[in-house]
Amino acid sequence: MSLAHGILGFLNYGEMSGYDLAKAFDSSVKFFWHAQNSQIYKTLATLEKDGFVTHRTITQLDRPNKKLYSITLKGKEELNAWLKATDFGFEANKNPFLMKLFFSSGLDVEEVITRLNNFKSEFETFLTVLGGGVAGSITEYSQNISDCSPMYWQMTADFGAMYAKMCIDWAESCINKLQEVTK
Amino acid sequence: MSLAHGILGFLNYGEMSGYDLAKAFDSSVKFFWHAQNSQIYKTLATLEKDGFVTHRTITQLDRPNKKLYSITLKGKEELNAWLKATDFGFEANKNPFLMKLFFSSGLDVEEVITRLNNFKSEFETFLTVLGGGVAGSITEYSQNISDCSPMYWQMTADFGAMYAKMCIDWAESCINKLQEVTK
DNA sequence: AGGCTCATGTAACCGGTTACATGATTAT
DNA sequence: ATAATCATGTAACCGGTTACATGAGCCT
Repeated sequence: MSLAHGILGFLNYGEMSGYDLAKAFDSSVKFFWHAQNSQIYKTLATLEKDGFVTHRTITQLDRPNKKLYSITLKGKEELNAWLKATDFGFEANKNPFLMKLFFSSGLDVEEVITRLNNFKSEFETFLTVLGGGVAGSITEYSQNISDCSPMYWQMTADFGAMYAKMCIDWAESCINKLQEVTK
Repeated sequence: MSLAHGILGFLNYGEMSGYDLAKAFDSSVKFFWHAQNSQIYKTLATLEKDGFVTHRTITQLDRPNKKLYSITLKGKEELNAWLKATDFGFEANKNPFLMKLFFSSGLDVEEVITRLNNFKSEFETFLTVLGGGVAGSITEYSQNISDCSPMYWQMTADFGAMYAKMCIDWAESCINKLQEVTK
């Protein structure tokens, strides 16, 4: 249960609907924790069943009704236990791109170079997105926050930027090596 | 099906048992694609059912009997199709450490610093493992290989090293920021 | 007219994890 | 003695993905 903790983390800032949560995930943690809306609704249901959240229904005239979820005391305890628990940074990394590269000897070198170029430009795009959308979200949400949350948000964004730059550098060095092979 | 493709990739080098595959995963791709032996055996069964691999049983006197799996023509086609298919580098990243950091405003700053230090030293350990075990595996396996596979293996190892260094740098910069806050 | 935003979900599936189970041989 | 190596799996579970389903209001 890890999306569950993310949801508790967001609800700890205040009431939110499933739709709000989907947007929040999308505009902030998406790049290190993507969540489908279907999964969010499902997880909210189990969180409620387990007593970590409750909801009240808001009837709206011009829009569909919505359910605003809030975190319970039990939920806050769970969130805190999770935050305090030690865990490992280097766990369970699955990188399909590296997996494929590892076995790429059967491909033409040109094909691998193309793949690496695509990889590189993906991260270049990501860097511009991060500089725009995510940075914007952080300043936007920061206005309603009195604690040091924005600092931690910024750290995760910094991680994203450093990771992207590292990937770009790595892809370039790989491309250079492969171009020497073809000579 | 992604472990399946990794298994096909390994079997493309030659016959292997489930046990061999588990060792191969462990000594090479583990850091970007961890695989449990239970999952390997299960996946081998479905791969065989689908006609991508076959096996022959080797009866051994001093050791348990074993099943040596080999890739079929259909399996090679599948492997090749997978290798040629375009995919995305920045997909489906789940980073529990960043997730927790994102919501860490409820923790004492000292606790977060400790967490970051743990994170950092994990990657320092990883760097030494990579310099030892993985580098050793690459040179070891390279002897039986005539194509350019070892170059690609090295590229994935390089990625691991660059990633680890990036993580260490990032963690240090975070720790510095947090130490200024406590002053 | 067409697409986006708001808003909620269900159903089937699947890849992967955790825990369990067995047992001989070999090296320290 | 004890632990590691070799060797194979099963069963239950669970988190997450894909695809599907609905529908009003608003903006261009």
